[in-house]
Amino acid sequence: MSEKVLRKSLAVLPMGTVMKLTSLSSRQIRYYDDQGLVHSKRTSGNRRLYSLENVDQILEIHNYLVEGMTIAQVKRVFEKQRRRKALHDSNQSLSDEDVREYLKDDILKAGRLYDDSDLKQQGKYLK
DNA sequence: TTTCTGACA
DNA sequence: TGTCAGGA
Repeated sequence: MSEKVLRKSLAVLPMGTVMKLTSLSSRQIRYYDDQGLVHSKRTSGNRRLYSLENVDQILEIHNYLVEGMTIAQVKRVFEKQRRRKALHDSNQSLSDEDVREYLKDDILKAGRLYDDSDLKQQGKYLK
């Protein structure tokens, strides 16, 4: 693992910092955390600590939710990403099922981009 | 002061 | 999701 990835994985950001970085409420961040969508660490005093990688994930989760996905669906998307990465890391060949999953992801992504512009037209985007 | 959990609206 | 309580 490169040093760069290592730094991004370092959990050193407290709740207040993540709130500013994501412009989300602590309530929302804790909710994603409780749902197991992000894996924060804890200090000896039970305070949550997040990494820059976590911040990216949180923003991604929120985008999915804004686009109308449910928590369960976001979980599935993350699961696929995890499997995809594990597959890449182990450098295995692709099974037919893997190929189908890839295609499914691409279709989902295409649909997401379409919905994106749709939402923008409706003025639903705050940023 | 900041963050935590649980609970209610 | 916002917000309040009560504690660390």
